[in-house]
Amino acid sequence: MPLDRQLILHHAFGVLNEGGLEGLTLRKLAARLEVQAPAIYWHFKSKQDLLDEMGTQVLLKAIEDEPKWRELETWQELAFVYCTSLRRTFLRHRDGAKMASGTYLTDTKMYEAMEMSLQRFTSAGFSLRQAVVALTTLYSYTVGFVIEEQATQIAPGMPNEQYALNARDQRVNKDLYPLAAAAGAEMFTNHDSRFEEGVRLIVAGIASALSLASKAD
Amino acid sequence: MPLDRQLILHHAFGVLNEGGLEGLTLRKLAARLEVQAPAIYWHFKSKQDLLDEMGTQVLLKAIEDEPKWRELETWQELAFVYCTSLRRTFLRHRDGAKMASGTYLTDTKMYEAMEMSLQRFTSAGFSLRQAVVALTTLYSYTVGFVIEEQATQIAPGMPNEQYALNARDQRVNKDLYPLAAAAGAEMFTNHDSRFEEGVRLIVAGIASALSLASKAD
DNA sequence: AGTTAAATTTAACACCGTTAAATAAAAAAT
DNA sequence: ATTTTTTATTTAACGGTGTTAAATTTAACT
Repeated sequence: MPLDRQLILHHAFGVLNEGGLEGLTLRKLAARLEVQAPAIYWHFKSKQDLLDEMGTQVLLKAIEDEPKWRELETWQELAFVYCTSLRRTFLRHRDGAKMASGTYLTDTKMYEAMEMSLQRFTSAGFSLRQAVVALTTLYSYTVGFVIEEQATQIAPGMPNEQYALNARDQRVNKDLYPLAAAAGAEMFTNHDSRFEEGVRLIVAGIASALSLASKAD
Repeated sequence: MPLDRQLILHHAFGVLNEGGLEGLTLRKLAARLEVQAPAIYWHFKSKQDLLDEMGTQVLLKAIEDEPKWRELETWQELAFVYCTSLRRTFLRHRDGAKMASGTYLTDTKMYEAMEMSLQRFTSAGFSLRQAVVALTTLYSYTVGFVIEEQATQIAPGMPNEQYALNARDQRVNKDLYPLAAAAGAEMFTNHDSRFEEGVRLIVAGIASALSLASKAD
């Protein structure tokens, strides 16, 4: 059974989920494939090439795993499904958001999805500029949120030592900074609902931009 | 002239700006300080400790470099200044956003700034929950936006090779994906105005949450 | 001046991404 | 069926990484 790109990628995600982005090394990956490290270089020209492919694959999953994608009626639904699906996909891998952020996209399927989203927004009355701003705002928010979210956990539901200490520090300072202390409790829990409220905030903002434009008519 | 934490941090930013986050190594840093690498370990218990301190310092700068901070009248102004100042500070260092994202905060001054921001929002009529969601949404958006922004450039104004190639690909596909191709041109330029439009979008969304609450009375 | 503590160096460890060259395995061509 | 060629992998090595332990210098205090 020979090695191929897909098999390497599959096990690369395995290594990632075990040791995080920092623990993802070509030697560990090779060991898992029962092969020597340089063998990987026949299929990927560098580690960065591998990481780009992994990032692209994650972003693609976010689209493909959403069967409703094409049947969504409103741009609001599209925006919400886009963000939650993206986040869910990030969370399926350790450091998923950090890995996918700023990766060079290697698959043209992404442009197809982008085209469709832009289509939906422009046909709803937004200019291309507005559509771009709206989508990049949603995307940037999601990436930033999940990066922060995944930095506070080393495995799903398994709290990081340092952040646990952080929470304790806040308890100490609750006389000086009562609101910040209370906010700390909020910020390290309820990720799901907090994220979705943020999305709704942005969606509402986008909507107001649209109604503003219609008023100008 | 002995070594101390502040001096090390200063030169660490120098090394960072020269070679990016990937090029920031303890040996290069030590060489710049005319010292051997293990000497750093007397002042920082690990490289991560150094990185956390650097991240904290960047986030602090974003606050301290804004003299108007305390004189802002409305929460809208606060939100806008918060985001733009944060982004400006990120951009002053290579990979500034990536470095600051998910770092463990080591300075309690951050809580003071947070307390003040939360105070401003709650006294404007928001619940603590709403204030937390509003501020984390603004923060996550800014971090996500600048990470993406800095991934496309290796130095201010100096385009990355890979992303230049990416732009060329999009030109090729403009028959299939006309909107996405046109969006590509938009996305790799006008970062300043695009970012600020995103902020205004979110601010508008936050405002709508407030007016919604007042209607419920 | 002698002792203690602080700060730095030397030497080494285990690991990293990557390259070049030798080698094995598979496919194609004769 | 054998040779030739292409594909795929291994071995060996290079220069670099964060980090630790021990020896050593520098500074501070008694």
